[in-house]
Amino acid sequence: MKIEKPSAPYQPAVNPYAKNGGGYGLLAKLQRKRDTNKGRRCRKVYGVEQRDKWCNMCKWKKACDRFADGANDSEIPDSPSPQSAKRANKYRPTVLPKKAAHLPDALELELPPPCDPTQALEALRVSV
DNA sequence: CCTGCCGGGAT
DNA sequence: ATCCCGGCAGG
Ligand SMILES: [Zn+2]
Repeated sequence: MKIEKPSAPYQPAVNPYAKNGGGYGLLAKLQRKRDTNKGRRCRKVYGVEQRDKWCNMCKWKKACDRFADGANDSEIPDSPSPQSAKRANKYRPTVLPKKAAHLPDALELELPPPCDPTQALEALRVSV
């Protein structure tokens, strides 16, 4: 609760309009260290297909405020579950569909009768 | 190859 | 004020 600012969700420290003499962007951009929050989630968790679910920042490619560091308590209660999933397969072409592993029901479980006594016998007979 | 962030641009 | 992309850099 209290983590959204309907009035002005976008409140960057430096307003693009207030780009006062700062103008240090270039240097900062070339000097600053990327990966401020090592491995964002909005984009990977939801995916470009669900961009609406990202936080406004991620939506506009800004600094993810959802995982903003420095934060302190009240941070998204992550589930420290041992998700071995991780990057099983090297990189992911954008939020893979994560499809359901497999269907519990035998949707297309074909089991042809490879053991047919009649046929086997016939084959044997023919062979012999 | 991929992601994230900033600035700048568009509405 | 709100929304988005281009481009840069690191792993
Ligand atoms: Zn985010």
